[in-house]
Amino acid sequence: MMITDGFRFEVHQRDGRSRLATLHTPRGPVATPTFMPVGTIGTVKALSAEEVLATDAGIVLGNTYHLWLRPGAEVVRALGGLHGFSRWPRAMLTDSGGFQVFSLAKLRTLDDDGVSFRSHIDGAMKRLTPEESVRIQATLGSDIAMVLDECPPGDAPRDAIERAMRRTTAWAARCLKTPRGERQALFGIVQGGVHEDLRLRHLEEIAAMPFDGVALGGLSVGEKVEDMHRILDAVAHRMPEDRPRYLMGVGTPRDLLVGSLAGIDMFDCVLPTRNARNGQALTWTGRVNIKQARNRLDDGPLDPRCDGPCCNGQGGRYTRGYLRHLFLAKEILAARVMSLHNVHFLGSLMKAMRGAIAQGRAESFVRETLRAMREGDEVAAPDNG
RNA sequence: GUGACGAUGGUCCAACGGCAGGACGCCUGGUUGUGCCCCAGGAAGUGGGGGUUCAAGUCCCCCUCGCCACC
Repeated sequence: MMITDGFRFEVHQRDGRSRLATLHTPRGPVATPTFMPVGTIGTVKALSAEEVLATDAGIVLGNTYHLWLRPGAEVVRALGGLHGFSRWPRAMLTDSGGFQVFSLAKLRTLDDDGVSFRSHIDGAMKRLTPEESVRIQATLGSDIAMVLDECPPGDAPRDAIERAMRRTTAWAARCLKTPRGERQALFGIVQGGVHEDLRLRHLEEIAAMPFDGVALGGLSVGEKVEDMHRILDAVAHRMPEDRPRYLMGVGTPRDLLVGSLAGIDMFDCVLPTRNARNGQALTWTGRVNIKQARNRLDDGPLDPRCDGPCCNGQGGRYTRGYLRHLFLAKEILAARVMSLHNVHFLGSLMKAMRGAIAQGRAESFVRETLRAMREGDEVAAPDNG
């Protein structure tokens, strides 16, 4: 079920709390659980749209805040909307700017009506409200818009989190009342920090509203990973069954698996692209720091188990020794190959997770994969399915 | 040959006669709704020999090497 025309969420199979589903969008189906690469300003950094397509990504994320400031939503619309602008033919989700309200804390003043802040680009004063965020996202032309929310930091006191919840609920209602694009879905966002009671209370409020999907926000914002897993274990399976569940800003291979096991359908994170640019590759046997001296003469691929174009391409693999050389020499190709690998890897990881759910062995797949990655195996086991 | 100047981690440079620092490079980590091509930590040094001094990278002498100028 989904509310907006052109969208449909179809759960095919369940295994414990995890779900194998299809998110049908006006721009094609997306198999879930899925990972959405982040393309903040209209590009998944370092990669062409063709390359991202080849990683099997069904949906990518763009950012309202950044595109609004530069080049401006009207420019994007004039150049074909976000899809034509960036030459991305598949589904696209836009973040609302809520996270930037949090990450730009030093430059902002927040009130019940909205947020005022200085542009990080030219210092100009700007104002963002729930209505304005929806209008901008409508102009950008994304397939899925997010409500403007208040996202407190991981160490915020309980009363600050409760205030953020009240504000996020009020803003959610205002977003729903604001006209958006034709066939543009809108997702609500649940706050509540690492407090289970607050999470459940806010989930109830947001789930009661006619959103096409529900997201968990305010996680992966500095809290302990165990706290995030605890909240996932307590909250994810209580999110609406018939709508997509989106865990914002996550994450590591381990968090994607743990989240999928807890019942999450969608993830996004800068980690594969950012870490790639900083020399870290994600592999089936754990993280690889390509900068390490041990890779100097290594003629093996980043990941022997990977079937991607970097490890097993037509022209042969990129060796670790070559990638280390490119990285240390600050060659652009290092960032490109590492990014392509990491995005492809997370795509493969989610594909394998979907396969495991289909076979009813999600939990053992996660346990074995985490062990091979040496990422720990304290999987949040479902207590009642 | 004569004279001037110089010699400090791998490299390029700092340091009043008073705890030898920095940049780059190197090594090791980190990065979770992108203000991140970034951040943190670490290893590594006074050309050689004598002298003055409580104390010398620093002042004096000799050697070696470099560099410049002039025969």
